[in-house]
Amino acid sequence: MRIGQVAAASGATTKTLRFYEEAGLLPPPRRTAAGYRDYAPDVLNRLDFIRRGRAAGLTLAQVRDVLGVRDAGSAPCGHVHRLLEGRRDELDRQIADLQALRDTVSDLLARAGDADPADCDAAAVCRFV
Amino acid sequence: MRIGQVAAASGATTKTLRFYEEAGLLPPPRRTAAGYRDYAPDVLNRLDFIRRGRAAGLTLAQVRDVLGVRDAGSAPCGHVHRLLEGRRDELDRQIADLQALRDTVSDLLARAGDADPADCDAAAVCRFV
DNA sequence: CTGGACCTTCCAGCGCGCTGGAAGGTCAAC
DNA sequence: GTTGACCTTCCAGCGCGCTGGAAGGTCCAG
Repeated sequence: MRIGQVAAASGATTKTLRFYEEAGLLPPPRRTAAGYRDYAPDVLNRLDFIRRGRAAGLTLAQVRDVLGVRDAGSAPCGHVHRLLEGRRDELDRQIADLQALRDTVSDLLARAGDADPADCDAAAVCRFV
Repeated sequence: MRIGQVAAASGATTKTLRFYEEAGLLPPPRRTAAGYRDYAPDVLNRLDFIRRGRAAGLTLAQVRDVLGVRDAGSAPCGHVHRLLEGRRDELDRQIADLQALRDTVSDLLARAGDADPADCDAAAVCRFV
């Protein structure tokens, strides 16, 4: 398969495919006599895994590491399990942070609702914030 | 006040102060004969507003716009109120997105807990994801 | 034999908010 | 007069995941 076909079949762009190769997520494919990339259909599984990993919020570097474990011949299950646990904990932190920020903003708005704009002090720029 | 004093008093770095000036958040201060920046103490209020705006999750561009309204002589309350509402709504969306992702990751982990690693299909790289 | 779709490489840039470093000027203390 | 802290400008880079464009080669249809 040529790169355009892989792109169409996977939903990625040709740019992204070359970028993934450069970034170590895809092994360099065979080349045709003309120098065109010639992918085995197998690459679609790999791209789908990358897509799923990304959808689970893993970074490309993390996905690359998982692929590396698999390529080295091991089942990367343990590795993946730890990654996902880490990701879940990180998400919990991010959600808590955003929730706290949301509450802050909400408080500012509630106080702003009670306020008289004329009270605004130019030196402080805006008392709503 | 020289830039180092402003930095110490505000908690920003001198680099950040020059960057803020370049980005239009701080007006260019007077200069000493030697070309050193010579700030009025007033700049500390402005930096504090920037800090508060950032803490409320506003971007520098948004903070700059609010400062622009204030500098133009208007009370930016209405502007700020709309910004904060927008920010709150955006936070709601971000939180919902992260929560959905968190649930996805959590599901993956739950299913991984039940799975036998030996079932892992090398072609799909890892069935946990 | 020409046009257009496709492919190649290489280099640059996005957005965001800074941060780092080089090369040089200034000022006060010793 | 020399050290060292401070200041100046300018240019580059971070992390992340791509995206865009230039300049050129390849392949097939008409």
